[in-house]
Amino acid sequence: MYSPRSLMLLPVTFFDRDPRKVARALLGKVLVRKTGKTMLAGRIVETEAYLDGDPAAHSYGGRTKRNDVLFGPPGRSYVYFIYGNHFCLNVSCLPDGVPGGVLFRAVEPLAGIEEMARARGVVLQGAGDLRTDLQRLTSGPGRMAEAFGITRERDNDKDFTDPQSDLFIADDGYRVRKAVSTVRIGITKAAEMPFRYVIAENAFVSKLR
DNA sequence: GAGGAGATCGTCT
DNA sequence: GACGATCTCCTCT
Repeated sequence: MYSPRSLMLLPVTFFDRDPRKVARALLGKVLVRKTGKTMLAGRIVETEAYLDGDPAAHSYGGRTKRNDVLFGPPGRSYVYFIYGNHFCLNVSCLPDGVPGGVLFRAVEPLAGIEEMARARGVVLQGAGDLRTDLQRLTSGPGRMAEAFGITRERDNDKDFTDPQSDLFIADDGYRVRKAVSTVRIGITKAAEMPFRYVIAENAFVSKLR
């Protein structure tokens, strides 16, 4: 069972900088969702950066009702619906007025695993397939959003740096040994830019390349 | 185990 | 009216 000695909330300044730096720095941090009596927690193992002036970013076409959070203050949650099926979770970066964000692509489940499995409609198998099941639980933007019960209606524009928030990001002291950057996934514009960050040799990244 | 197509709907043109 | 920062299932090898 996951029992961290201490969870240090990340400050707003952590997010008030280049999304590439934020994306890299977020690796190894812990995404936490507090529900009624249980706590869902996952170690961030895969992120993608979306920059100001980035053709692949949702903010590229200008500020709209949908992408408004990306243009707002740093450290807020940006949730969008995609392909008629999935929600994806981001955090806004850069100062108020400047668009930028980081997409959470995968986490390693730490706490509330049964809750996550329920949210995903998955039945965890016995010892034999447990490892495989865990990997499928949160490895991918749509999967982890579903596991954490993220919806746009409920979770868009929440403050990740507010201790009162039921959705926040913390540092539990874990240190990443090796991080790698690769090209981003699932996009067509500016697809060649190496703004995807993963923890090297971690089994919970969404796709090995 | 790799590859392809369908699902399904909010958002912007 | 087109398309998308994805996932799952099905088929073929």
